[in-house]
Amino acid sequence: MTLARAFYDRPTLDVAADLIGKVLVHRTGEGTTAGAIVEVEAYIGESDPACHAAPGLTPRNEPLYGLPGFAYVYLNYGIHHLFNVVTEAAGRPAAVLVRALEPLDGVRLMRRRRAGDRRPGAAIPDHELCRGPGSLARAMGISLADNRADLCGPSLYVEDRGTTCSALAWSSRIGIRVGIEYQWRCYVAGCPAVSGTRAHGREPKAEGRRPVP
DNA sequence: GTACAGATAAACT
DNA sequence: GTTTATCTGTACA
Repeated sequence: MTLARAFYDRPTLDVAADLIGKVLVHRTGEGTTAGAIVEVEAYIGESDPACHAAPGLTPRNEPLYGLPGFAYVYLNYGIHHLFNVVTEAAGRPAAVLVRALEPLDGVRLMRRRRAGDRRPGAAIPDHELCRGPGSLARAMGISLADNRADLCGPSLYVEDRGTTCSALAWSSRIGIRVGIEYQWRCYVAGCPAVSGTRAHGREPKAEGRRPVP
């Protein structure tokens, strides 16, 4: 069942925690891909220096100020698309960055989209297809065209398949230079599809319970 | 284990 | 015109 707008119209940390275990689905002309969300980060308000809303309203970050339940997609480092879910009421800029999925449907299509990322012949394990926000967007076929997409619409949405997650962990967010004092990254502990652990050794030390802002 | 290229939009001077 | 940015794969020691 697709999550309703009310799901996103709540405190961002609540939405982040509740998104873990939900299933992100993208229907395109190429086919449908879907995966269970295993890692997210919260970006909350103009007072959060790592949030794109920190400089105030701009044409780029305008979706953050809009209605909850819409997509905020942007190009990072000129190369990677990053997919965010807008949360909280209009006028309150906040979002959840989806960082990693455990692939469920359309694994062949994901692998085809990722082909060329690596040397030809090197097979990508399932749990690496959507590990990391840039890889996730590529495997799911998410691009700037999906910016401002309504997640309560028919093609890009999050659904609840009734799966529950144990072992939720919180840590500092990855890849940012400011705002590292907030432990607003939420992930499934021990899940191989979660980014940050293996390749680059930048797993944040702090691992704890849900933070109280 | 660390270093670095890659390639672009948007904010800033 | 310049700088930066929610990153990833590859190349090295």
